Amino acid sequence: MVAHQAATPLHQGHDEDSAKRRQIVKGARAVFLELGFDGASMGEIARAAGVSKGTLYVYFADKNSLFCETIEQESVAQGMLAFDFTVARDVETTLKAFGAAYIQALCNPRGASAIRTVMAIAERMPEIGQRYYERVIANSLGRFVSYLELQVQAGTLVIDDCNLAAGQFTKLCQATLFLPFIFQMTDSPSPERIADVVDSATRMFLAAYRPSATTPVMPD
Amino acid sequence: MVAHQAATPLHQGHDEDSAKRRQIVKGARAVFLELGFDGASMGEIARAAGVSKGTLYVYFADKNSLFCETIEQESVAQGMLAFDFTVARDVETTLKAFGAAYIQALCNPRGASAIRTVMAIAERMPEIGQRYYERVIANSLGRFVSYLELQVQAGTLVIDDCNLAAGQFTKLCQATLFLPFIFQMTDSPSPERIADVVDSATRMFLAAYRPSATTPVMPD
Amino acid sequence: MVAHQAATPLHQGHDEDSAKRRQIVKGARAVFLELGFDGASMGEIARAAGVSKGTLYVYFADKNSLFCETIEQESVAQGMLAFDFTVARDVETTLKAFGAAYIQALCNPRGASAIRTVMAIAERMPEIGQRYYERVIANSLGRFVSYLELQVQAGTLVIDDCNLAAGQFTKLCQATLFLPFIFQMTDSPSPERIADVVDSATRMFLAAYRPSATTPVMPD
Amino acid sequence: MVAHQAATPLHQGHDEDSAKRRQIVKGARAVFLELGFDGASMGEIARAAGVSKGTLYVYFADKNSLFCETIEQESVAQGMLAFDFTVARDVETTLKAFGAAYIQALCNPRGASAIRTVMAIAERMPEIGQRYYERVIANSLGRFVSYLELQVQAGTLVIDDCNLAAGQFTKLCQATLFLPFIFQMTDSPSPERIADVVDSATRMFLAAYRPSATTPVMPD
DNA sequence: CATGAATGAGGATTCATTCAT
DNA sequence: CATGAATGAATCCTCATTCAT
Repeated sequence: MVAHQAATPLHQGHDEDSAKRRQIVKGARAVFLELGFDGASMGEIARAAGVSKGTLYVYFADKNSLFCETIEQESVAQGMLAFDFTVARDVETTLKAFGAAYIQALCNPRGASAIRTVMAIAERMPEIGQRYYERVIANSLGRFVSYLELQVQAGTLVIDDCNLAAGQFTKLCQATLFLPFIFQMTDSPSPERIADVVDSATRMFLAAYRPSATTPVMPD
Repeated sequence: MVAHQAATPLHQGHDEDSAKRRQIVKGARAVFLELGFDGASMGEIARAAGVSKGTLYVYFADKNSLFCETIEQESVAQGMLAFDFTVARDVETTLKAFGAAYIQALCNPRGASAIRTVMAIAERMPEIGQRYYERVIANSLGRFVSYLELQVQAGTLVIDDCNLAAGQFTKLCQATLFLPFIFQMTDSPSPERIADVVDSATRMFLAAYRPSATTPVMPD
Repeated sequence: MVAHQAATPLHQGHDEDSAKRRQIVKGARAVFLELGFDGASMGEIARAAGVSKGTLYVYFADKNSLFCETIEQESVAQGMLAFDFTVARDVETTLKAFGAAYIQALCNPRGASAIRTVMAIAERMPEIGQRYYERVIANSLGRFVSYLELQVQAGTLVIDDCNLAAGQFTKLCQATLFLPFIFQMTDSPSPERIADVVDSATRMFLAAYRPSATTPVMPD
Repeated sequence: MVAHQAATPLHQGHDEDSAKRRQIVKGARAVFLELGFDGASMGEIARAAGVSKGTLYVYFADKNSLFCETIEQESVAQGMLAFDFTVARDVETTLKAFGAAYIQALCNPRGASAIRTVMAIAERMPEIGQRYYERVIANSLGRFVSYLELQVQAGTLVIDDCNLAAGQFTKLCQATLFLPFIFQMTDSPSPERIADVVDSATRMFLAAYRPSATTPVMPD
């Protein structure tokens, strides 16, 4: 669409990745995550970013575009915060560390804001929901899935459907923690509480997927 | 039109549960769940309900009140609270039935809309989030907790923390189903897919909490 | 216009002076005087009068009519509160008593409300302003004028223009009292303060209009 | 249109005294004084001012603020505060000139509208009434009081309470003029009528407060 | 490019008035 | 006659967007 304005290499400035642009997105992120898409006003964003309202429209076509880009970058930033599965440790320790890191990322104000904001807009703007899922959730989950597959190959775990197993573990870690938090019943859970829940999740997970005398997950 | 609904007491007004009030809530539900709290306008709601804008304010103090009532009625209507644990069956069957019902309520467009909408507004209006959590989530989960406690007393299950166990089971049932759905990656999961995931969840749950030769949840 | 609906003497009820009508006007007075014409709502008036909103329109064509009638009756009521000049006393005492009564009627919340309310609407509804002036102000002033004329005839006072003199005395009595009060700078002035100001006014008035060695009002 | 007003500093914005701001106040004055605070709508004001509704809110926080500023500028503009007491003349001439100027400012349509409008709103919004009294009435009266005090020091007048005396004089000048006018009984009084009333007021005032053989204000 | 003043459509809410019961 | 539910026009105010400088 906007492609190939070709002959003007000079002053392309706002096309991709100028400092101003990053500055705007940074301000927008703060405001969008705090107030949601509808609650955020372009004026507030301009103030937060330290630019004029007009400048917003130099870099972004409209509020929607700015929101999309903001969420994208937030996604990337969150995706970055990925757990390092490569460090060799026993499975139980790895699961516990991953689970705790995962919950800590999920149940803090910033993570919650992003999820809330995207989830809210997903009905009206499905592509945004999809992009966020792919970049953040599928991404971080995917790396966990790979880890599980590696363990299966190594014979450390016995798993039929690693995607399902990965989902089960992360969900187990959320038990009693995520919903009360996201619905504003409590502040972020304490590290101790997280450790307890993750321990229990790990036990259940290993009870189900660790090769033992009898594999109770495949009954009969 | 609405004349002579026979047994209706005269002039019960807009106090609690008139036909008009239900009509308004019905219209509001459609609009709120489609567009979210901010996206929905009172004008749109009035049109959807087939009443004038002014009438909205005869029955509800403001947009907030209408939203709260709508969301609560939606939850009740959805049967999230309605699963019948009292019918005597073996634990495994009950868990599977409950899990399937739970996921079906959660992962259909109506359920997703309600959750999305409330979650979205919870940041700016925590009371709404809290109220929803208490009345809908805690309530439905509470009945499951009671069921588990009964089983523990009966010796059918061995559970240390029934709240945690209840959260674990419902979360397990969501694995691979809820997030892709809520972020608009897929349509509602098929009954077969739900059954598979719930089966796996039930197996893990029972492996952890069913009294057996060795109780694997209490390791070492 | 509405005259001669002739043949229906029965149930004419609201035509002139039923109890309901008085009840409505009473409620309306309270609300109009407290909130002004625009600030008063028909709903509030209905509540204050203890009738339904619909009933208001049985007795009065619209808000304007109700307001007019309310002000009329208030005028009458205030006009009633007329000072009794007939009791024979010396002029000085009479002036002081009248002055004090006048200021007390003017500088209390009810009097101020009426004046404010009528004054405010006089621009948009001049007839109301005129009617109020005639019934309340001219009325009470007129009786004072007559008193002065009597004194002139009796030789007690020497006044060229009794209308002017009457206005001068009542205005003198207001000095430093009325404006701060009507602009909400102070509560009603104390009887002592009123007495002081009225005393001074009386002195100035008599100095100007009492026959003495030289009549200073007619100089040169 | 408004371009190049030459010496205007760039970007002075809407902070204090821009042309747009004056334009808005001008339109607001017309509408407020004609219709009163409640009767005036922001839409009407925008139209009268030749700007958009939104622009109103760029320069003023809300209807209240716009009203306050309008009323204050109106008072100032009207020259109520502007009478020059410093020009040396004899007391009698000064009083007559001041009295006439005062009544002319008070009893013309603009002055009446301002007073009516503020008085009307003073009941519901006392701060507005108070602010108007302080800035306009007390201010203009205060300069008269100072003048009187100067005369007392000079021995030209003998006055115990100069505040009271100032109020008395201005009130005397209003006799038979202000009330009929403000209640829409008559148009603005003619200069001749004003002169007559002010002459009489001046005579009464000087009879009471000019040092003479006998000071008639301190009777018997 | 950057600005911020200006816009006008749209939102929530109120209220005088009507009308079926 | 009395009611009060229903109406819809009108109000104040917000905000995404544009444009002259």
